[in-house]
Amino acid sequence: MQQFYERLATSGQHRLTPQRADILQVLLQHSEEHLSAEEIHALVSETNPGIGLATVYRTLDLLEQLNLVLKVNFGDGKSRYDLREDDEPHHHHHLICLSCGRIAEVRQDLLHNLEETVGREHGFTVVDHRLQFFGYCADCSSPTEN
Amino acid sequence: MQQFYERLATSGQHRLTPQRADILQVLLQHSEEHLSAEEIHALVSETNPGIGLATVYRTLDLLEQLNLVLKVNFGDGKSRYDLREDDEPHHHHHLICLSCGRIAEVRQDLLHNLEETVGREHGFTVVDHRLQFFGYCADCSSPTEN
DNA sequence: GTACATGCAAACCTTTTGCACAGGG
DNA sequence: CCCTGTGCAAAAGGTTTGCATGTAC
Repeated sequence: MQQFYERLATSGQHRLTPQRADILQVLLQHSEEHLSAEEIHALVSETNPGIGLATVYRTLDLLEQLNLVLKVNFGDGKSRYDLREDDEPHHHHHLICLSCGRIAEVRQDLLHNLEETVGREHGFTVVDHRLQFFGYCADCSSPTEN
Repeated sequence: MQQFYERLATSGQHRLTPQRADILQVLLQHSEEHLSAEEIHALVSETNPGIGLATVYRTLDLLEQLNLVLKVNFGDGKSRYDLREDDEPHHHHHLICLSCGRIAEVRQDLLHNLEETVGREHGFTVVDHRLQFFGYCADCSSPTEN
């Protein structure tokens, strides 16, 4: 939990500024929500009303470089950001409901073997993967079309 | 191969205009390349110099609605478009090289069972999925970090 | 005092939209 | 004729950048 703050504070030339701490806090508190930059900005503004959107973007870029955050794209025209657990380096799987737009997360790693297969068959060294399922969640189930 | 043209021509109120035919032709000729809208526009412009970028976007939207094209996002800030084989309705898997940026395609469907598992465990009706592997291709293999 | 951070505004890029015009059914 | 399609230009998002100011070390 504190790993994020520490990692930033001890990451060489970077500083753990109030703005960055606030952004990390928001990410921690909403780790299930796949927030967009603007949403993060709005939430941080509740605590720190003066913060600029550019700062949010710059911080998110930094966190992405430090591998503390994963940038995901669900095709809605904006990027979303997930905190990245240190002990669970990748394997983010998402269930995206085409009806209500809700995004659920699947935590298990379903793709161990697949990574190996793909690596072997294509001479490709897999570092990370991303898997998204599109469909209809329990609340919205049974699609009209298909 | 001709299925695309037919599908457009016979799809109710839509017309197979020269512009649309040109765009389809470019997509067919570059079906392995994951072109962006602008790239498609540039290629079509070689044949049809007057075509507008907006027409390309509108055509791609239409093709997406007709399920002839799949819109993919690799996180580089622009959408890319894949022709979608009729007999292979979804299951597009990509190997994205973090070094040279090349994008290879995996054709097999690796996720049949996974779809079922996820559906059962999360009450989620899977309609489509998208899987991306990030890593280093044969030419660029052995990453520096990690 | 030097290097990193911030806020603001402007710039940028991709994508969408409005509108007048063209053309097929 | 009416409805769909097109080109152009403008608008609309989301994201990045330049610059002057601020602030750690």
